[in-house]
Amino acid sequence: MNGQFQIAIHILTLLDHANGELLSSEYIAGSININPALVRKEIRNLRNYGLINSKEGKTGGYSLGKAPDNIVLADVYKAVKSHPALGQAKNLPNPACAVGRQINQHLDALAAEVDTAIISKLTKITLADFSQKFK
Amino acid sequence: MNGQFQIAIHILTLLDHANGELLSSEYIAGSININPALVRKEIRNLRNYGLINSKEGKTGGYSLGKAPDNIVLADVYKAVKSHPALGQAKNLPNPACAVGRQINQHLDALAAEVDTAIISKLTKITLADFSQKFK
DNA sequence: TGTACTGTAACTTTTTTAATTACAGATGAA
DNA sequence: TTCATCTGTAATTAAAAAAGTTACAGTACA
Repeated sequence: MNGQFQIAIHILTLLDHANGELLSSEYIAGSININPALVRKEIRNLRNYGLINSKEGKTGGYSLGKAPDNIVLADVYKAVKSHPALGQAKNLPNPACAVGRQINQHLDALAAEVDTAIISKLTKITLADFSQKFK
Repeated sequence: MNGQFQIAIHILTLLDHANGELLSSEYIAGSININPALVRKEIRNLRNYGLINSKEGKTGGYSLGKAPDNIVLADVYKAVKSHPALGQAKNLPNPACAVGRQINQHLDALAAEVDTAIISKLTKITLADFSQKFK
């Protein structure tokens, strides 16, 4: 996986600390040390999951979409996840081989089990729990 | 993460099915449908962890380094793992920001917890368990 | 001494991710 | 009204990572 999860958590933690006050993408980008456009792109996704509210215009900015003790880190994981955590092979195994013919289905099932374990773990941690460490 | 884990499991499953008979990198590559040199490269790593034996020379090839019910998938995961499953941000957060200053340490701790959960899950599954699905 | 393997390095290509730039649209204030 | 300051988004470029390729030395058996 890439650094999307970390970026997302960073954004959400900042928003929690802002206590409802709107933060701009530029401010957020300054804390993370990345490009503001990248922040907005990431936020677009998180907003689609209801985790962030945005306001346009001159006094616009971002705030949390839910109370921080109502957001679990699994929500964030699901929002940013594009591939199974175990990885994904890009080869096309040989169908003439007894193992090659069926392995992808078994590997996929295994990857799903692992993802379930991760989500189970991350369901027990709220954004409030995480964010509290900085207070 | 990438597809190394899948490749590794594929190799080990093939070796288990070979029942001690040596398989060549070319044969293995044929089943996975990748380059033989890539197979050898991956095997070099697995051999360092004692999971595979290799024999050089004309009648050379590969075999399992341990009994399949003595290999757990967590061994394989540890052998191929290069990054935490949650991913890793490459930015350097702003130390002038209360959140940015400490977030990496907390994110790292979180990533470690998740990895522990994965390993715990994969410790319960042996290569024999997995490989059996193909018999 | 030839053949068929492994071991490994160097290199190229492809894919993915991150960063950048640009600008339209929205909103509030002078 | 019109300017300033935001967000929203697309298009592009740059950088990094992964995968694939090629080549050849080293080893062991026949």
